[in-house]
Parts: sequence; structure tokens; C-alpha cells
Amino acid sequence: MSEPMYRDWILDTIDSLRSRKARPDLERICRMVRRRHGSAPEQTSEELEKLIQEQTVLKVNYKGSISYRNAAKVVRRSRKKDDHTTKRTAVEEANHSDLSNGDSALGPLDQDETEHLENELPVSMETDSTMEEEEEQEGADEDGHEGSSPSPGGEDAVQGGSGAAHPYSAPCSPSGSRPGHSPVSDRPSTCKTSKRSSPLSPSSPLALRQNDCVCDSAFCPADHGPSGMQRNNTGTGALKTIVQPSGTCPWVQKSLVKREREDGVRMEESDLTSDQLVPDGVDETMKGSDRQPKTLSFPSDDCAKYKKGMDVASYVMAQDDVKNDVKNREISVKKETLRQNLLLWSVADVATYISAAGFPEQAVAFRTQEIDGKSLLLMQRSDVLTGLSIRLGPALKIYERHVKMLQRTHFLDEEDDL
DNA sequence: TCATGCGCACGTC
DNA sequence: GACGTGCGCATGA
Repeated sequence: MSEPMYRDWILDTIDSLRSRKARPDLERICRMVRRRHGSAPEQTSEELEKLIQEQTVLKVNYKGSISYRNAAKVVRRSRKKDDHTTKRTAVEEANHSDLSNGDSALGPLDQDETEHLENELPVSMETDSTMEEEEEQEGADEDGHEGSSPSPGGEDAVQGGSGAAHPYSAPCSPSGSRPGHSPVSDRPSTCKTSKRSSPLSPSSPLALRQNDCVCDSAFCPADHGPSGMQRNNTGTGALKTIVQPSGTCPWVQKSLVKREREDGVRMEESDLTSDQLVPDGVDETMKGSDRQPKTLSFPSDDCAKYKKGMDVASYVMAQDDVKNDVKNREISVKKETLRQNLLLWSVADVATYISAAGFPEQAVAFRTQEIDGKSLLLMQRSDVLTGLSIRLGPALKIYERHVKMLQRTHFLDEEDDL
């Protein structure tokens, strides 16, 4: 995750450059950020890469040169076509502002978005010679970044070895090509092939997401950029996504899937009990941490169902849980002693619990919002994710791993008592 | 020298 | 025709 500060700086810079009709390219962005904020170009470049991976910024090839786009604005433009999209724009803008903590780019790029863009923009990454040269130069940076750079590396680690291990990565790089590494002439066909290679129906939201992922720029940057804009061009106003942000971050992809599921497939959540929706990745580790059996015993069918759609939260948590195993153990003991009195938990108790769970920073938010045991029981996912003004990552973990678990445990206990 | 503003051309829808 | 984009030039600090 890039620094929010840098995100603002860079987005402001891009907007500023655009407003004065200057191409928002790396050089200008770095220069302006340095001038305005004194940030080193290298740092700016690095942060920019992160933003690209977060989909907050889109890197595109426009008229033969690299440009950077404010993803949110790109989205809005592409939505102006009909009433349906217009109506959604407001929501997206709201989402965007709500998610201005760095996940902003994810909001706008929902399924419709992706679908639209994907339809509109060839999933290719062909470049002209100009771009190729630029890519060659930036390539070192990007290659390092997307492949083994330490910067997104932290996230990569969370991504579970992202590249190689990612299920979608395989079809992603049939040629293992990268811009500048393969003949330009190869790209169109390669990309088309890649796009078609999706096992899912093109109309399937998941297919779209997976396509994004399949062409994960981290593994196959040349293969597409659904969320970004690409216009198959040969340097005449065509727009091509150079780095597919969504793709560079598998977990972002998962996040997108999650969002989309929340929007369109939310019924799953309503159809299933909260138990059934507990991320198996979490519970898998919970098993090893003295979790109460009842909190783990949900229908295997649903468990399997959930596994298929394992979202970013569970994915991340699965990674983190290994580290937090010991911590979870301690927490579970505390839970055991306190859960019966959950309704009696004070604000301080809740804050202490959250803090002990490894989220001291977020515990403050719980305290600030005066979340006591009763409130905790009433909290919904959105409350945790957005109502506390805490970062999405911790929020997801807190909700999936703790809030939901506590609620489930509490209500199951109540059922038992009946 | 550098940042900024903007006319204009081009491409897309 | 509206809109997005950015080149190229003029202007000001």
C-alpha cells in the first residue's frame, strides 16, 4: 500500500498536469512532486508504481508515450454513456471518496466497469517503438517492481508468493513476455489469445476478474489491462494500458472479486449464515489455535463453496494467521473467558480485545466510536470497513477474524442456551 | 530556466 | 457535437 500522502500528491499532480493540458508522464509527475513536496523522484516513482498496482493510477500508452491516469477519473469518463452508468457515477464517486485511503481505485473498477472497459479496449499491450524504448528504460524499474521489488514486496508476500503461486498466473504469461522484451508484432495476437484463454464465460464477473488476473501485469504485463484503458492504436490517440494495475496485485484482484460479490452477489451473504461465510483460511488456522469447535463447524458444502470464492480478507488472513497463531491462541483464551459476557463488554473491553488481537491502532477507532459489546454484536461488515475510518486491510481482518467470530460465538451460545 | 496556460488538432463516441 | 488528450507555443516568475 502506498503512502496516502504520496497517493494524494501523485493524484493531485496528475490532475494538475492534466488540467494544464500537459502529459502526465513520469518525468513531469516526479518533477512536480519534487517541486511541490520535495520528494525524491525515485521515491515518487516508487510510490507511483505502488499506486499503479493499487489501481489508483493507471499507466497507459497514449499516442506513443507513457501517460498516467487518475483511475477514478478514467472510470467516470467511461461511465458517461447511459443512464445506468450515469446513475452509478455518483455512487462511484462516493465510493471513491470513501475509499480514499488507497483503495479508491478499487471502488470504481467494479464489474460493470471492467466489463465496459474490457469491451471497449482491446486487451492488448502492443506498443510502438517509442513506448518500447520507454518501457525498456522504465522496465528495469517495473520489472523489479512487479517481479521482485521490495516495495510491493510486502504485499507480494501477502499475496502468497503472488506470482508463481497465484492460480491465475499461469495462463497469464504464455510467452513470459514483457513490453520491450517481445516483438511488438507479437503482442496483439498474444493478448487476444490470453484473453480468450479464460476458462470462464466472458460475461461472468468472475471471468472478468480472473481475466484481469490472468493477465496480471506482474506476470504478463503485455497481456492486458481490462481495468485500465487500452485503445489499440499505433500512436494516434490510442490508449493502451501499460501496466495493468489490477493485475499486478493478485490480492487486489481478489478484493475486486470480493467487492463485486458484495455488490452483485451479496445474496450469498444473505443466503448463507455468517458461519458459512467465515473464511476457511481463517478458520483453518483457528483450528490450530484452540478455536471453539462450534465456530468452525459449518457445512462442508458451504465451506467448499466459500473456498472457491475465497476473498481477499480470507486470503490475507490465511497468510497472517500463520504469524498470528500464537497471538490467536492467547486471544482465544481471553475470548473463552469473556464471550459469555460479551453483552457486558465495555468500550474499554472491546478496545482491549481489538488491541490484544494485534490491532492497537484500530482499537483506538473502536474506542473513539464507543463500540461496546452490544455495539460489537450489532456491527455489520460495512460498519467495520467504513464506519470506523480504519484502513481496509486491518478492518477486513478485524471483521472477518474477530467481530464476526464473536458475533457468531455469541449467537450460537444463545441458541445453545435456548 | 522552469512552470503554467491554452489554442488547436486529433481521436473516440 | 461533445469530450478527452496532449503537442506546441506564449507568457510570467
